[in-house]
Amino acid sequence: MNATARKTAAQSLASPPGEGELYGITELAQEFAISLRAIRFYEDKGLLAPRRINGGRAYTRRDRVRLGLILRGKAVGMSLAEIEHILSLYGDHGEGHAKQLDYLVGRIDAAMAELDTRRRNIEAMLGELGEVRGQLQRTLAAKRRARKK
Amino acid sequence: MNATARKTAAQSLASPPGEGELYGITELAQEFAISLRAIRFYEDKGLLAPRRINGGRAYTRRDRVRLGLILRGKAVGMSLAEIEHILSLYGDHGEGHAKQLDYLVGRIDAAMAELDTRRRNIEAMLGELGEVRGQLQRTLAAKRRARKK
DNA sequence: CAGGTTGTTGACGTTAACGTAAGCACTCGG
DNA sequence: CCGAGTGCTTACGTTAACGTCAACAACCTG
Repeated sequence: MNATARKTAAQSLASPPGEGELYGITELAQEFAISLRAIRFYEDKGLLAPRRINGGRAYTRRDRVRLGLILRGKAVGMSLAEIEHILSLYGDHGEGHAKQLDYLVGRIDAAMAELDTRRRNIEAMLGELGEVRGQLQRTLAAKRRARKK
Repeated sequence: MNATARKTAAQSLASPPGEGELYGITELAQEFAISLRAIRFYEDKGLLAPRRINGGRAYTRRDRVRLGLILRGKAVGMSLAEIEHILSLYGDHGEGHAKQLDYLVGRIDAAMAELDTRRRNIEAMLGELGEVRGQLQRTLAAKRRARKK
């Protein structure tokens, strides 16, 4: 599959039946500055499930968003397994029963609690680094004063 | 080295000459709920440098603090290499020249900026999860209304 | 002094998250 | 029709961060 194939596929339908733009793998790789291998790897792990067109992978906007979430999750320090859990919360669970929706809300709360813990840790580190910084600046100021300007 | 050895070592000196309490490796392992192997591993990587007493490792309060920082760094999603950088900022750089202190402040600023980015990412995820949660709760409320209570 | 606890040093195994390379298929421009 | 470009699969290599296991030493206790 190549760029032209995708282009014609998208252009041949003035009003596509439900899935707007499609993206190729290299396209996404460049946009997010990661390797093709990484994207395929995420697919292997079940984090992405692009459709196949002519043997090649075709990603929808939704896939693109998911990839963004994956990378943000990584940036936040989550494992792919954790990210998978988070992603599962983004599905089309419009058909679930009340029980299941409650369960989902619970999962989301748990995920949010974990993220909050992480944030607190970061804030603690920021605080401590700020203290070290302040201390350094004080000794620096003292040194400069000692030099009589 | 064992618990008693440490105990006697600490008790034999009413006013120890500069290094208060000492901790054994299992002690720290239990306190932080990690394995002995992990602690030794951090030492291998240069993140910890306990003194040796009778062949066994003896950790000071300072070592204990460093271990805490290591674990918090991990919880925040940092690699051991990154953590090592952060830890190097906590040293006794009271004897550095102004140039070096300036450099250190720069390093700290960089580290803080990175942490801040991470925090922002977390907040973004929290926001999105909150939205999903809200959406779910709305459909849940609708379902309950549909049941006429 | 036998046994248990606590510690030590290797050495090898494992999991996660990819990187790298080989070899083959399709498709397009010339 | 052919080479360049793009993509696919399969398989092996790599790095980080430990876990696990073996074999041994020091020490306290009964």
